[in-house]
Amino acid sequence: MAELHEVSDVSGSERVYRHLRREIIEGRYGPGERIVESRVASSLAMSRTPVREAVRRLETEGLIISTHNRGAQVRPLTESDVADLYEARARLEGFMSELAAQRAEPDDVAAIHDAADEFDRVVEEVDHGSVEGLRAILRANDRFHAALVRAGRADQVFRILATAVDMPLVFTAFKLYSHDELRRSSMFHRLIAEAVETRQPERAGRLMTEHVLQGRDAHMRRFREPEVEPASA
Amino acid sequence: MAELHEVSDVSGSERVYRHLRREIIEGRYGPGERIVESRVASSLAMSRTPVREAVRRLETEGLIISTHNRGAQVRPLTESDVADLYEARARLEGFMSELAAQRAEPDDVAAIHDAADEFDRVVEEVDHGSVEGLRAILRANDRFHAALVRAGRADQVFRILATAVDMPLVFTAFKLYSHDELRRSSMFHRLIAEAVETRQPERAGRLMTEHVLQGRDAHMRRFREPEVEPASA
DNA sequence: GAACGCAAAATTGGCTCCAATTCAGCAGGT
DNA sequence: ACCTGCTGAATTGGAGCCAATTTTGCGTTC
Repeated sequence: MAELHEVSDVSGSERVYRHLRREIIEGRYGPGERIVESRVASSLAMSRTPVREAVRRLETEGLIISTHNRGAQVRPLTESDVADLYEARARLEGFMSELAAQRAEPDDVAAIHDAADEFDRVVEEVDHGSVEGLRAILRANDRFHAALVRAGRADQVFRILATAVDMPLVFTAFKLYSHDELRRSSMFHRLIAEAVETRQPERAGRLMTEHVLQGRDAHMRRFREPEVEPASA
Repeated sequence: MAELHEVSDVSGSERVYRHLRREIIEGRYGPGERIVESRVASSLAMSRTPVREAVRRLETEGLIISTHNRGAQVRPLTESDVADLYEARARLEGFMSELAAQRAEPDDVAAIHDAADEFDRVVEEVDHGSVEGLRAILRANDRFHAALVRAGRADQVFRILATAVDMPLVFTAFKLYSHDELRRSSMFHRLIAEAVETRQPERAGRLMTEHVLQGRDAHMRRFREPEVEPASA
């Protein structure tokens, strides 16, 4: 019998992978910082084998760079690396949106609208200045993009896109977003959903491209001003 | 698209990785075929450890798919998977060409022209009906694209692109190209090089996009007409 | 005769040990 | 004082072993 949800995939290697990835993305491993297999292994009470698999995986995903006999370290990204990555993502995700507008079934359209609604709800209800709040927002955002991808029926392209999405986050070290930026994102989500529903691929693609580039600008802006002001809420 | 550097990295895991990838891309492992670690290990006279690392790596690159406790198999791709992948590649590589046209230094331009010349030479001189000939052509083609990428100064995007390039090859099972198609490719290379040299990003991008889509069409055409083999075991 | 269930074989996931390589600190020579 | 070379510690890459899970084949039952 096939499980519908892969929730039970708690293999050791998978656990280490998720742990390390989160640690890196949320900035607890700084860029360039070395990752010692034995330390990670003992900190999670496992042997080195699953750790090595996770490290290799992160390496081919690009989050980590490792040299022969010399270990692994968090890949340091330059500002222009990140900007380029965002633009690549914009093109890929624009393409995905075109596909979605061409191929979406009624169920898909409903799922996309649901996800857009959910994102909006989360943005309004959650404290986006806290780490847990930010996590919830990112989750809702992922859900929207996942719904779109599913509608586009292009899983292979999505796999590629995933690494383009994750990598810049290393650089961000889990920065926060302003309420305005989030509401703008929500608006774009709605417009994209609308374009998909009315089967206008070109517009869906253009909106998504613009949405991602807005994200890039916000991201780079935040990078230039190291200070964060969660004064509200 | 392989990495051209790292010549001295002959670690066992790397050897297995290259071996397996070639076996898959050249079709000696059929789509969906199971990959048994112990068999690969003994066939290369090594332990399972490096084999496992290679398998994991190929898995995250998307060439193979593996399920918990149930092993790995060559990822089966549908015709539409391949078409989508090509289109994604077209957008990404179009972007790369734009970057190249914006950022290329004189050395880069020279390298791109050299690679285009070399490709042309190989296409004319080599027997493109043989497996070795095809390998030589693919190598020259890689060289052109690598030169372009280097000029664009966007290594991270290139890393992503690589998986979009390799994956469809699994499906091809190492098909052959007609002389006409190859000469058309060569022409596009030259036009792209020209656009880069004269700093016309938009045209460079458009040409590259078209070039890749031509490749897609040739690829899909070949897929539909089951090919005649060049009489070799 | 087909479906079910059980047991043996095959295979994977993980652990531990070992050799090879790199890194760090210290001593000695200039 | 500074550079060089050496030795010991830390770390990685690989091998072999074992437990857990899946697969396969056969016999039993309805």
